[in-house]
Amino acid sequence: MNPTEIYDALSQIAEASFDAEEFPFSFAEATDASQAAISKLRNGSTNKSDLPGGVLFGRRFHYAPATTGKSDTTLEQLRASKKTKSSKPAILLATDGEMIAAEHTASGETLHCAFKELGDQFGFFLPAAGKERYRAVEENPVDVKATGKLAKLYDALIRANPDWGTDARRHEMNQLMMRLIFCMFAEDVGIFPEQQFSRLIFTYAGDKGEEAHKAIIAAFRAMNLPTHERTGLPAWTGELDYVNGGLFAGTIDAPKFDTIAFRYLREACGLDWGKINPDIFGSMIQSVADPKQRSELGMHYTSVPNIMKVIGPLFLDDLDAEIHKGWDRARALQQTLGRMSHIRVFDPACGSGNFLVVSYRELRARETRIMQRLEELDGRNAMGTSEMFSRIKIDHFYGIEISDFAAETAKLALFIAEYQANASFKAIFGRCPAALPLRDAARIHRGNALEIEWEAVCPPPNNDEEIFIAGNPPFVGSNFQTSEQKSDRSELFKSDFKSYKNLDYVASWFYLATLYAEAFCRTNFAFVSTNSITQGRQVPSFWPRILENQKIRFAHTSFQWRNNASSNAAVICVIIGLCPKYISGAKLFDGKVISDVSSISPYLIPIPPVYVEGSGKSIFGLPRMDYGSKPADGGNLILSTEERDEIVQLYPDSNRFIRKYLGSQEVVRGQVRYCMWIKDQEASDAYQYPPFQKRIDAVRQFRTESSNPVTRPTAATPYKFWFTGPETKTHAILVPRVTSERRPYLPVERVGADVISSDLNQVLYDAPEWCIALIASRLHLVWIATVCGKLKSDFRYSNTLGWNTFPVPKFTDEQLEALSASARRILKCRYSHYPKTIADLYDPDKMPDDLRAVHKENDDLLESMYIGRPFRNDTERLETLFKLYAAKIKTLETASKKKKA
DNA sequence: GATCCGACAAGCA
DNA sequence: TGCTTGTCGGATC
Repeated sequence: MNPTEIYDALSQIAEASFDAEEFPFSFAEATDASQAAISKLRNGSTNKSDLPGGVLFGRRFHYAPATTGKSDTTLEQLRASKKTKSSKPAILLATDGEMIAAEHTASGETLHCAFKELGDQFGFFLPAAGKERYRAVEENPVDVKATGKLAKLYDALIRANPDWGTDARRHEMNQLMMRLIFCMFAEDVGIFPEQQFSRLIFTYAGDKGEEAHKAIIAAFRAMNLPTHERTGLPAWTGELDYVNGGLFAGTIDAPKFDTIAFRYLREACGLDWGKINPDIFGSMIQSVADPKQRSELGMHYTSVPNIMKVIGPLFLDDLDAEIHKGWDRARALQQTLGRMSHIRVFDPACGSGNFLVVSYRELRARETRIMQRLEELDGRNAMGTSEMFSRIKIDHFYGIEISDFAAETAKLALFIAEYQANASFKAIFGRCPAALPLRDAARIHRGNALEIEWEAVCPPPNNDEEIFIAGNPPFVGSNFQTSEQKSDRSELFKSDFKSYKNLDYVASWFYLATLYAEAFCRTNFAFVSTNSITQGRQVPSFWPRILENQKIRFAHTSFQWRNNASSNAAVICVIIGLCPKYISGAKLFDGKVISDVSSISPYLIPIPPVYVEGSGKSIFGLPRMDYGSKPADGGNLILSTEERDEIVQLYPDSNRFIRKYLGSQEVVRGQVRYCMWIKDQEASDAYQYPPFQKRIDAVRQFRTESSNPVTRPTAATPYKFWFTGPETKTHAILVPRVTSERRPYLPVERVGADVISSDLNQVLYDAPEWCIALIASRLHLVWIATVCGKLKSDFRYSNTLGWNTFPVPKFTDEQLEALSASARRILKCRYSHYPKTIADLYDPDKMPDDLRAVHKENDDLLESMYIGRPFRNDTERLETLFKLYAAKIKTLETASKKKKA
């Protein structure tokens, strides 16, 4: 059962009248217990409760009925129960039918709510169904807009010094900004003494900033030199620390500050950089320094909660478990410290280093915790802990980044992370190596991750080492890639993947990581990705090769991309983590819920991998479903009602070339458009009408100018659609190709032969009515939602992937007749609500009861034809469908082998 | 010849 | 200015 189903089941219990004896069993059923387990519980053989009327169901829950108003007291009894202590149920639950008192035993968290809210509180009860709850790390409210101040400084400097805006000096300009930001950050977080940098600069910059550039140059030069080598620099620079680390190496120059730029510099220094979240520090600088990215302002940086969703299950959670287990044993903790010092993290699309910074910070935090514990366990000087300092080095962090500036920023961000970690170490242990000068640096390599050998950047692990590859590589849909991106991939994918050109750009990172993990053991990896690689045609083309030696160890199902940037990228993401195949178990994160499952399929559902491949015709013998007629006309063959009326009024005869035209929006919202529909032999007749002539000429021009080599030849027949489906004889059944995910059933409509359906619908021409009963079923929606692609998260209907693969049993004639009758009932019920449209009728909040009822009837009828009864839930629906599909594929394969033999 | 897709795009409040 | 919802035609097999 999935959480929605648990929610539904609990809501039903909450609405029904309360029966203290029956409640624990319906609660067990609602939280996914099998019928067999419930009947054993009911006859007492597995009920271990030691409380009157109580039911203790294994590790799931311990329930006891309460007298009116005494739920809380009963909960205390449950807590005190010996059987609770020995059986360790996940949930304690007491209720008098009015109020609920419950406790989550692992965390000690309690819940007190009205009985009626049982359904709404389903999240609390998920542990009773064997599902953990997932809590996302809350994101610090970071003011990305502070970047605006830096941007203004940047712009003002360019305005005052136009030559600094040229390509030749852009790198210097960027460097200047980065160094300034480093200094402002450093003085606010205590790397430099209190306000040291800005105090000196503003003292020696002159009243209006006329000397600011000189002061900055002097300060930067000083920071690049050990104190005793600073000859020829103003005496005041002696106060500044030697920073090194490459940050102040190379040419040092600064543009002149006019009064405006100087004011912005003051404002920027005035910001409290200590409050800026260093995790996204890099992304901020990047968006300031790169005017091209200004409009996106950090649109694609990964938020800390999302980074945690990747690196948590990838390695931090394991470490936490290990630390927890060894908490009382110094030896075990020492071992964990050793393990951590051999962990290396590699982000092959590191941008400004967010993943590396957060990974570093989290590792350091755990290390500190362990060392504190070691001191507690063994006293201050035992086991040499007083000598100990961090063994997690920033040169264990590797990255590849294509932009030079971002790569530099990543190094800087890691320096800062190191400073901060050392500072908090010092606060706890009172010791710390000297902060300055900077020593080792992160291994950030500038270049194209798809061209560089990864093992040259991040060398293969030796015996003690573990490598974790993580990141958020760029997503580019196959149709949106540049020719360079395409060629990056062709070399890579040619041999191992069929139809590799349909894969998203992000697939390349998964593949290279797979190759790395196959070559070197002790390598696990996880990436944020667009959800499209887990859907539709990409699944059968991409995943079979990836999963040859790896398995999906954890996955977060689709979630909307979000970060603190002012405008967010519109994309739905998933996170997928892989490990070698021999490791057992997997974790599936779905919204707030974690489930431990035995395997995760590339569709990110908890079943073993089955790949649904598109098919040219139905493998279960369903009628042929076609693609609608596609204009590709620049809009010129399509007429609104007004345009049509106007033409017909002027030229009544021309009406014979005009047909009704329905796309998916027209079907769903009950609208009408019209189109020109001209057969080859009528082309010259139609061309006589001036409005048609104008439009046909426009189509010719549009197609001639198309970048698509397939479209250009169709400029020769500009009077007709780019692609036309077969002629309709009696009627057509239309299925919109894209439809809102909110609707409980897929929209499907029956229209007469006079209608032309656009390519935005799939069409069954002159097909039997029972097809409507199939398409309008819950069963079909569940299949389509799983195996077809999506537009973001909305359903996308495909004939090859969805209809032609949809598993059906062999129907008898009587069954088909019953389904046809059911289809007619649905249509009739819809018509009774005229003029309500499909969009109105299938709005989940407004769906009329009678329509719901006929759909339920249709579902029950169809599902009984599969298993002799309705399915219990969507999980069961999918399991059955995938089994039928897999079995069919197997028989087809055997048959074709036999044929060959 | 026939699709499947979109770090979206457009339309409404 | 957020939220909902599916156009349109290129690129690919």
